[in-house]
Amino acid sequence: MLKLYNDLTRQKETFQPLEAGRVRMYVCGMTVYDLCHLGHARVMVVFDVVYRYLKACGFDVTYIRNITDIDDKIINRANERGLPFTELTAEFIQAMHEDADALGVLRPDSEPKATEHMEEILAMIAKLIERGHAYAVDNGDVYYDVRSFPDYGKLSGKSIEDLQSGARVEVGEIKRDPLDFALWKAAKPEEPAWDSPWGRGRPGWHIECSAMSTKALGDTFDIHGGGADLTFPHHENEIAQSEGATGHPFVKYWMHNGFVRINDEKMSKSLGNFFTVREILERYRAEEVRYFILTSQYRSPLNYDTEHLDNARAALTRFYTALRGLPVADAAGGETFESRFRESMDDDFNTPEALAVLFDLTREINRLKETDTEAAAGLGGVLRELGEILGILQDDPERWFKGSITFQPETGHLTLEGHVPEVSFALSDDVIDGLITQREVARKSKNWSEADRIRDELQAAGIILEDGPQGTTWRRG
RNA sequence: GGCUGAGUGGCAGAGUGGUUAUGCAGCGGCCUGCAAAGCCGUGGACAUCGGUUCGAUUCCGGUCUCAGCCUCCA
Repeated sequence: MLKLYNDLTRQKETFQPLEAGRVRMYVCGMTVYDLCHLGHARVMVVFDVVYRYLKACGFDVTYIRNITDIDDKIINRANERGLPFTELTAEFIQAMHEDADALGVLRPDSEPKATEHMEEILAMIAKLIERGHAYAVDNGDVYYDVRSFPDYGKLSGKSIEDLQSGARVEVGEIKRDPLDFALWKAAKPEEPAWDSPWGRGRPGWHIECSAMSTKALGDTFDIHGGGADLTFPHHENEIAQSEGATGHPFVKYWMHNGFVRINDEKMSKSLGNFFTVREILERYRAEEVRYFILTSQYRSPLNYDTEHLDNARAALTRFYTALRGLPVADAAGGETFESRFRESMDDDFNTPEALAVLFDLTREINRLKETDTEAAAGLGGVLRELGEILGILQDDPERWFKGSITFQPETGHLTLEGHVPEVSFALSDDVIDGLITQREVARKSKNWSEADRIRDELQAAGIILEDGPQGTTWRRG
């Protein structure tokens, strides 16, 4: 029985979807004006695991993750680069998909864009005005009247009074209350704009998510997710908008993932202390990044440190080592591991605990490997099956350890697919196999110094040899 | 200042009112020509002060520290 922590009630609750067997979930995605950083990667991976697990539990899941493709930052960035904003967003949408695909993140069922939902956005704003929750001002802006919504603050645990004491009052304020937020912004000359009953303009940030989620999933749906920084004001405002417009409860379960930190400080664009997914993928495999994200529970902070990525590499090496040389077989004989894994995931997606189960399973595989290959292979199947729910361990072990080298004529370089460059580039497979053969000859004649010399030479090039009963295997370390 | 959340062994990170997390690192052993990998064993922890309790790292309260939100942010 799945339990999840609901940010709305601040409690762990037994998950009961609105409609039996069916789950509708919406996650706030990217604003596409720049490359994804690790923080974005975490949202994508965390909710990808939620999506995968809900499906593995047998639910029919509809997963929506929006794309914000019009806002101030996009306009500014497009101006800086002298591009139409649509060209800029197209570029970064593609980059986002490449990053997500690399990280093994399944595509959501739909990725709605703000610019393609103007009709729904305008309709919702009109509805809010009609129901007395919003007002237009002379300059063409439309604002949400926070005072008109008594539940305002229920998600973030703030009261309007608390917020007001800390609110900044802008110069030349035209809002009725400093907390009121824009639903529609009148366009300045030269800015992208859409026609509306209040004049040409563009939507505020919050309204798009209310409009798109409601359109795709209905007035009320099961799960709404996003990064913890969206709790206030973004998600608070979404509730005010959607419930104000429809008169129905908006979302049953709210889930927010914790931040990625660097030196115990939030990683963010504004602080400038971020690493893009691409930068990290130059040094680490995508699966290592994904594993690293799963080593902490999704609500906890995740501290970025190359030591932790190295740790992820060691852990995955352990799993793949167990799988290496095992016949591929269907899952068999791992019922206790499967149920323990499920229990962990049922407990608010406790991936660290689920990974611990995978380690115990791995130990069992290693124990059985030499004595009962068939049983070990069945457990190997279990390991892959459970790994798939987390989006890991789906690679061929040989490929994982050796990578596959290809020569790129245009650059004149060797690239090692799925693996890290640096030392691993030094030798090709043929050369390595040749040296291993030479070493075998030396070993047969008990010429240990020569054998060790070859092993050291390979080690210096990043190749680790392992002598086993079936002969010598190697891997790129 | 207000509102959230957190403080666990060398590092990371779960969990529990009394009993082994797990991974990496360390130590001892097995295996190995030696290694590596693997297996077996092992040391080391629950910020602090009170309270509840037969017993608290786990529940309650105070203190300290940290992070986040209150302004765009995943």
